Amino acid sequence: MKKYISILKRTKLFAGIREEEIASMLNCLNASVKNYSKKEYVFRQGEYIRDFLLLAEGRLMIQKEDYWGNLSILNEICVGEMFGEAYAAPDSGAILNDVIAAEDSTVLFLDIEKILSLCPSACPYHTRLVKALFYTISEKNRKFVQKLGLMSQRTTREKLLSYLSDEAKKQNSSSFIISFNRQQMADFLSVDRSAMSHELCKMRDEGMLDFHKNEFTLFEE
Amino acid sequence: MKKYISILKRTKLFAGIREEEIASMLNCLNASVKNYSKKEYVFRQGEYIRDFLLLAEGRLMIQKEDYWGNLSILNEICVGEMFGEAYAAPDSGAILNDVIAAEDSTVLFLDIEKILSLCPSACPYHTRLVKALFYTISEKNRKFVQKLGLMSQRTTREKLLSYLSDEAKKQNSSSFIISFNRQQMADFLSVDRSAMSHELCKMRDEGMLDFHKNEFTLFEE
DNA sequence: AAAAGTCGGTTGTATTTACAACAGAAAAGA
DNA sequence: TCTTTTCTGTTGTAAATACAACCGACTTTT
Repeated sequence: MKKYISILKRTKLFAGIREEEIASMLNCLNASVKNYSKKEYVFRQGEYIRDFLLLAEGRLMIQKEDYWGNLSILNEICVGEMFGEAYAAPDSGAILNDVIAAEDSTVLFLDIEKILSLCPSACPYHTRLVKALFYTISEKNRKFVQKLGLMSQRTTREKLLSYLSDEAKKQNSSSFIISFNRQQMADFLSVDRSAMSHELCKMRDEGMLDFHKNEFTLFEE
Repeated sequence: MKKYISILKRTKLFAGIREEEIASMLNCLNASVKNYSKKEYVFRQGEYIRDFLLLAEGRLMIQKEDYWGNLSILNEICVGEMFGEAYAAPDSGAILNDVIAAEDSTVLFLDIEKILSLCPSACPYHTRLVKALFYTISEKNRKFVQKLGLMSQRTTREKLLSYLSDEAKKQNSSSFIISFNRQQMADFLSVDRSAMSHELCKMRDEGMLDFHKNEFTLFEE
């Protein structure tokens, strides 16, 4: 467990908390570790979450597959990010999506019940943790709104432009690398891969952007 | 202000708190009231939120209009629901959407700073309030995930089926009334109104559902 | 090194959607 | 009541998208 503390120190949840404190908090939250290999499921749609998770290594996808096999990627979870904190509330029901490892991953499980209710005095950092949790879930909330803005774009081109300019902004450069391959990117934007590929090339021909493999560059108009 | 306390008592945020306590909390949170007439803006995209709001009367729409005049409705806020709680976090940036009154509305503004930081001892219910706020934002989070699931449907028909069956589930009946008109419904689902109208009629002709004005009935297959 | 599998681009066709325009019904306003 | 506006369904056409299928480049596996 100790090897993960240096990673945890850099997460938003445990930011500014000393290593010894983190160790005692992990204990208090019943932390356990589990490894997943690529393509393995962490949660499945319809399951009830008892723990929330914090990603120590690798990458996860929040995704959904419908009756007809259409895949949609809702979100990706990168190192240091969490999932399942929205299920701390009572009566929060089953989860609506699958959580699957996009790469070999190491996941910390923390007891979701304890984080809000236990030891308000025993853990001096507990209040701080709750606040950090609140901020994290707020941030995720705002990101969902942003993704909803993306998804409400009508055309493939508009979705691409929204997505790519969001990525450029996030990585603070007009040249950036994305972690999706084309199929995943299409699933993330909820469009057809070939149509998206077509549109990307058209935009390149029009001089709006350039790309090689997963590296994209956006040009000013 | 007093006339709204009976409404507040029924909100999730103040559930189970005595009226006198609510009054003192409102005071502590710098509550103020404002009225909006139909179509009036409450917030505009790009503004920074200093207060979060709680709707006492009427109905609000969270929406977005792009360069080309395309309107998208992200969410509706009904009586007793809140908006802006995700902006309690520092560095949460400007809001991404417009908030507009769909009907004549009465809005309570509460100080967003104080809710997390002030008077942990002075207000005995403060902890409870923070917890309720956390649950609310969690619930909203889960609703966003649901809406993202809706928006990731590829066809108008799939979106309609998702939306209508969600509504049926929410209202706990295969017959239900929606608050959107056709144009708003189309904006909510991010589809073309006439195409949606066309698809609705086709589904009715196929015997999947029936509707008169805003009342819909879904049939078993 | 050979074989198998993945990935990204391309093409053609059938289907779906967007857009504009219109008309009757209903609702709102004078 | 009469007028005006809003709402909903309908139609036709142009445009965009989905789907399937194929190929060459590249990776991974054996």
